[in-house]
Amino acid sequence: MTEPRSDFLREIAGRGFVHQCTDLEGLDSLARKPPITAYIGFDCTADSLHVGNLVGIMLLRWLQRTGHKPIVLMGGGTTKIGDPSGKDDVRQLLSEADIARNMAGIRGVFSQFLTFGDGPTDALMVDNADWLDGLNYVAFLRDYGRHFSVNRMLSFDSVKLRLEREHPLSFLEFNYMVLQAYDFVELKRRHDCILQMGGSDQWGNIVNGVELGRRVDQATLYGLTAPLITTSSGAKMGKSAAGAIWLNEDRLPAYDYWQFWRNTDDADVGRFLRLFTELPEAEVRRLEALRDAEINEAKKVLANEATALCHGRAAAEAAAETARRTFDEGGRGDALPTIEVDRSRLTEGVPAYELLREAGLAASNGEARRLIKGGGGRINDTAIADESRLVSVADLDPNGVVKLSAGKKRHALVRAV
RNA sequence: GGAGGGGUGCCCGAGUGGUUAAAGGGGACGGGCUGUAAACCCGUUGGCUUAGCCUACGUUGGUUCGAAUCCAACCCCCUCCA
Repeated sequence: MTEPRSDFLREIAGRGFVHQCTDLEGLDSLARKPPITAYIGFDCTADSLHVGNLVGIMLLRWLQRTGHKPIVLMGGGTTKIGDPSGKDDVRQLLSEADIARNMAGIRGVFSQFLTFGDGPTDALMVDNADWLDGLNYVAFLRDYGRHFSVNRMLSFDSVKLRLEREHPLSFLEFNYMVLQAYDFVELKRRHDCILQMGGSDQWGNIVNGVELGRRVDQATLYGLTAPLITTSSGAKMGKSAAGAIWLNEDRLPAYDYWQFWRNTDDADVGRFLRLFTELPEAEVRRLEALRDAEINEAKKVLANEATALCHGRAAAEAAAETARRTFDEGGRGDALPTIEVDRSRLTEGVPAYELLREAGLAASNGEARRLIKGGGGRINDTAIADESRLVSVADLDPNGVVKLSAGKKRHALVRAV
């Protein structure tokens, strides 16, 4: 199709959020008028979301910003089943308590990105356990199960890949797409929600929902997926030194979140600015055109904007300032991860490898020792020469702080108390 | 229930009695080069109180001076059959 005419689609299409859509023109004309309601489902498999979920969150944010109503669907019910999409192994079953805890952890980030309330374009949060938990098996099979063709289900990637690779797929998981399809129908009935969005791995699940809606309610529903975001080097995005890039501050400090974006590949800067910030196109163009060392400025803008969206402007500025002092001046900044250690231990002297481990810079003492042996361990920016080097009060600065580093990028402060 | 195949370190995957903490690859981490990038080169990659000890090849026992490798039982997965 040509240029979308609705604000919503024009914006997200221009920014690279659109991969597939069941009916782009139809959706476009709907989105030109009164608020439409759309949803994205989120699994409760961890107590925080991560950057992999950010595309969906930004989609909901743009939806709201362009005058429509977002619904955040918490998968309290479907998480009990486990989505086989994109996974080779049976997911471990989570207990209800785990799911409840995870859901509580996930809730918070949405208020950072969306405005909730009762107004026509205020965001809504619902939990599919509300309608899935009470389903009657036989009644459900008769009313909805008959609309699903197993022949067809076997052809969906989530199932097909498992079978082809001879990985196990239980009947439990096989049902996931049925329940997700039903979610869509339920949300249409309850909230007149007519659009489901998601990652490209959700295409099959989404299409099932659209079709189920048509079959049981003669409803016209729409589906839209975003591309799978990979880095230009091909890796699925979201992994880094410390592991997954979590959105919750207690899982990943804002400083590390900022660093993640700061370390974006050159080739990804423009794409990420469009997806993960709200900077206007002209500004993105200017930034992505920077070359060589100058593109670092663009990466700082990306880090600032992305961090501000997730953790607030103040946290973003603090992270930027700490990064400036740490990297540009070779000093230290307050936002570095900090651990506290009893002054008495330092009086006796604590092995450097032990402190590196305690500070989270190494997973075990052995790893810390290897780090030192390899020349990557530093105390106050001086390489540790001796593997059994002790850290003592003599290493403390006037404020009672010593800086530890693992390589050039990972730093932590140890404060004597 | 029957027949066959399979379960190895973060992942993939070699290894069929000792020199195997386990080839090779990927990933990750560190060093070099740089721009806190990519690519490339080098190193490391089970734990610990680290010239030593401990734990490890689905689980539990057994054979053996010695087992990831042989035997038995069990658990789990895949394929085909009933």
